[in-house]
Amino acid sequence: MPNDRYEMIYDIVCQIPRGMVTTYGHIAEVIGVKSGARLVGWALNSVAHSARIDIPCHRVVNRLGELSGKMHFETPFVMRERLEQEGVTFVGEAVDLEKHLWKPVNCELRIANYE
DNA sequence: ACTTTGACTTGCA
DNA sequence: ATGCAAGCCAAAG
Repeated sequence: MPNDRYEMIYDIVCQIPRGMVTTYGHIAEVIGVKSGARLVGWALNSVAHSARIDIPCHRVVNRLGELSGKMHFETPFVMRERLEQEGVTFVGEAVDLEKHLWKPVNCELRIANYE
């Protein structure tokens, strides 16, 4: 079957708890394309263009915690403001990943890695 | 159909 | 520490 990577990406992003963030790389890893972080960005871009506000794409940051996609929002400020509203703390221009990094967990993947 | 680029990440120089 | 190149998938020109 064709890889519905976008569906998976959307699903994962929707699962990000409030006040948490994740990175493109982690999402990509969960959906199977370990080095396909770009694809995640593309998916979110499509989402943004399709007005899929259901998906909290503002909780997805790059591996440094920087809001790489902030400029793709209505305004470059709304992203950070939303995160701050949810209780996310920032260190300079980046999210405090030490406190708010959420690792997406695929059920099947969890079974595979289960010890 | 081929080339270029993009909200990324990693590695080597 | 900074900079360039490669790798990955999909979409647009």
